[in-house]
Amino acid sequence: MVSERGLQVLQAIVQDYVETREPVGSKRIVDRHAFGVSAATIRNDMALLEDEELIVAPHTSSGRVPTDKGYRLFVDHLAELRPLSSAQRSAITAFLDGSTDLDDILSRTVHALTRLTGQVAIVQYPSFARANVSHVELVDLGGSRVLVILVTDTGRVSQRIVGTPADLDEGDIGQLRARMSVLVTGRSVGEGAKAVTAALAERRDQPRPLRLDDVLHSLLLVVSEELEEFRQDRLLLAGSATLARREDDFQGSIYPLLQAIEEQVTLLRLMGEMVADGEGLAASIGRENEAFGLSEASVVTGDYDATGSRARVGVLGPTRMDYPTNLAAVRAVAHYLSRLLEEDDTSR
Amino acid sequence: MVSERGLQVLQAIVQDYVETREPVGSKRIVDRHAFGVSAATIRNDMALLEDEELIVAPHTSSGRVPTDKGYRLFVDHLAELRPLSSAQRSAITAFLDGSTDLDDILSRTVHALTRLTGQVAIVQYPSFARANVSHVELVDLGGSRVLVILVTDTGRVSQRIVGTPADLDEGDIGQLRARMSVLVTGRSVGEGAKAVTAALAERRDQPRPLRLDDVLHSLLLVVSEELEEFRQDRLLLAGSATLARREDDFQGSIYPLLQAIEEQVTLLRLMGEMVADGEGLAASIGRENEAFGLSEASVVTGDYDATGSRARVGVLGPTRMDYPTNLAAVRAVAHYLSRLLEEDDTSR
DNA sequence: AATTGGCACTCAGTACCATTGAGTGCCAAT
DNA sequence: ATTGGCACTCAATGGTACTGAGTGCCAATT
Repeated sequence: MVSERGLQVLQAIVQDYVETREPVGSKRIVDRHAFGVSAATIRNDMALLEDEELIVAPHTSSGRVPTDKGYRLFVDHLAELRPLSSAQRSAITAFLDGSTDLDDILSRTVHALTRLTGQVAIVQYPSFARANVSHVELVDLGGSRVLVILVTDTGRVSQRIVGTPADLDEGDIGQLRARMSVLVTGRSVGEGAKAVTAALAERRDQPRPLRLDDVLHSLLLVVSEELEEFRQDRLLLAGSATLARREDDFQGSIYPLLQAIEEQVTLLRLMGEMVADGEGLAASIGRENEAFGLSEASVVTGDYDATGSRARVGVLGPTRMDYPTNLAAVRAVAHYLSRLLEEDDTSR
Repeated sequence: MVSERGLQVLQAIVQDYVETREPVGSKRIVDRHAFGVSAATIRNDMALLEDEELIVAPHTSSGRVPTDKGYRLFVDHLAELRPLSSAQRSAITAFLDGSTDLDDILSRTVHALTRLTGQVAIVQYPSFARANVSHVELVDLGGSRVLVILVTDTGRVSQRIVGTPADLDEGDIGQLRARMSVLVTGRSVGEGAKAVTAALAERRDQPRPLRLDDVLHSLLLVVSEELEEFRQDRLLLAGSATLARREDDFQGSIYPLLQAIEEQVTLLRLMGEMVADGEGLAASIGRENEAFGLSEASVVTGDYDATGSRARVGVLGPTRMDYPTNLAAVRAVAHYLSRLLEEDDTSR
C-alpha cells in the first residue's frame, strides 16, 4: 500500500518531471521539496510507487518518470488547480469581449485558450443534434441555381448552392420554400433528417407528378446531406504549430497528433467519450487514448453551456503536460464562455 | 561557364539528391547515369557548378547538394514535367466528380492534391475582390436577430448573425433588404465596401432620422466587415500532417511551416506574389521565401480559372522536393479544376 | 583542349574503449 | 520506520583509432 507521504512523493515526481523533462531521482526530491526525511526513505517510497506502477525507471540506474497511471492518480487526487493570474483573466475577457456572432466568439475562444496554455486548443461547437431547425430559406440566384440555407435556434447557419433542372420563377421558389419549411422547421436536426427521408420515400410511392416534384426531390437530398453534416458537430482548433516545439515529448513523431488534428472526427469522438467530473472537467491521459492513436497525448476538457446545449473546450498536448495549469485554464475559459453565451441569449 | 554536360550533371545531382537525401558524389553519378565519361571528368564539371553556386558540398569531403539557385535552374530549364499516370488521372476525376457546390469542389480538390503529391496541398478560393455581389438577403430569426447573407456571382456565400436593437416585423425586414440591396447588389466587392462606407458617412450628415436608420446602420457595419473579409481570399489546406514525416528536411523544426499553415495570411501573400509562367505554373524555392519565414520550403502553384476569376492551387513542401512530379500534379489539378468550374458555369 | 588515371588528403561516421556520476537496491544499525 | 553506508548499474561523455566515400590536383593520354 502506498503511504500518505508516498503520494506526496508521486506529486513531487510529477511536478518535477513536467518541469524539467528529466527523470527525477531521490536526491532531487529531497533537495527541492522539503520532506523531512532522507533520500533513502524516499527511495523506499519510490520502490512502492513502482510496485504500484505509478512510476517507472526508464533505465536501471536513473530516476523515475510517472506512468500514465501515475498521471491519472495525480490528476484525480493530487492536483490542485492553479488559479489563473488576474492578468490571464483579463486576457480572456479582452480576447472575447465585443463579439456577438457564434463563429466569432468560438474562434476567439480557441485562440485565447491556446495562448493561455501554450497547447493545441480545441473548441467544440454547441451540439446541434438536439437543437431545432428554426429556418429554412431558399434564395433564387438565377441561372438555375438556388441557395439553400438552414438555421438552428442555437445560432448556427449552414448553406449550400444547388443546381435546379430548370429556371424557376418567384412563385415556384415560394412554393418550394413552403413545402420544405413544413418538413423541417421546428424539429430537431435528427428528426428533420428522418422527416426528409420519409418524404423522399413517400414521393416515390405516390406517382402523381407535381410540377416541382423533381426540384423538391433534389433540394431535399441536399437538405438531408446538410442535416447529416450538422449532426456531426464541428471543432475549431488553434495552436497546432506549438506541437513542433514539443516533438521530444512524442517518441519519434508528432504525426499522429497532426493527423488527428486534420481529421477532426477522431478528436470529436475522443472528446465525446470523456467523462466529466462534477465541475465539468475531464482528462484523458496517454494510453487511455490508445484507441485513437494518441497514446502519447493527453486531452483536458471542460464543459460549457450554450443556449441549453452543452459542448466542450479543451487542450491537446503531450502526456507530460502541466495538468493543474491546463485544467484551470480550461475551466476558466469554459466558465467565461458559458456566461457569455447564456448572457448573450437573454440579450438577444 | 557551365557546359552542356555540366547542366546534365546538375540535373542528375538534383534527381539523386531528391531521391536519396544524400549528398551525391562523382562516382554515384557515373554509376547511375550513363554519362560516357569518367568520374574525374564529372568532378571537373562539379567544380564549375560549385563555382557558379549551383551546388555546394556540406562537408569538405562529401558529395554535393543543390543550392536554391541550383534548384531554380533545374526547375526553369532542366525539369521535364513527369506526366501523371492514368491511374492518377482517374483518381483526380474520381475525387472531384459529382459535386456542384464550390466549397465541396475545392475541398475535394485539396485532398486530391495532397494525396497525389504527398505534400501539403493548398487551394486558393477564386478571387472575390472583382466578383460581383449578386444577392443580399436578410432573414428574420426572431428574438431580435437577423441573419445577413451575401452571395457573389462566383458562388461564394457568406453569412453572419446580427443582433438588432428591437423586434422588427416582416415589413421592416423587407424595407431594410431593399435599401441594402440597392447599396451593394451588382457591384464588385471592393465597390460595395466603398458604397457602404459612403452610405454610413452620408447618414451622419443627413439628420433626418428614419425609423429604421439605426438598424440599417448596424447592418451596414456588418456588411462592411463581411465585404472586407471577402476581399481577403481564403485558403483551403490539407495534408499538414505529412510534414511530420519530413522533419529531417527542415533544419531542426517544422515550426515555421505549421505556423504559416495556421496563419493562412502568410501563405496567401506568398502565393499572391509568385509569378506564373505561360502555363500558369510557378515555383518559389527556399530562400526566395525568406521574407515569409519559409527559407527551407518551396511552393509550387498553378493557376486555374473559375467563372472569369483566377486563383491558384499549389503544394507546400521542403525545398528538397520532387519538382517535376509536383509541377505536373499541380498543373493537372489546375486544368481539371478550370474545366470543372467553367463547365459548371455554363450548365448552371 | 578535353579527358582520364593516379594519388595524397580531408573528414564524417563508426566503433571501441575508459571514465564519470547520478541513481538504485539492499542491509545492518539506529 | 528510518537512515547511513556500500556495491552495483548503466547512460552519458570523451578520447582514440579506423574506415571509406569523396575531393582536388597533376601529369599523361587522346
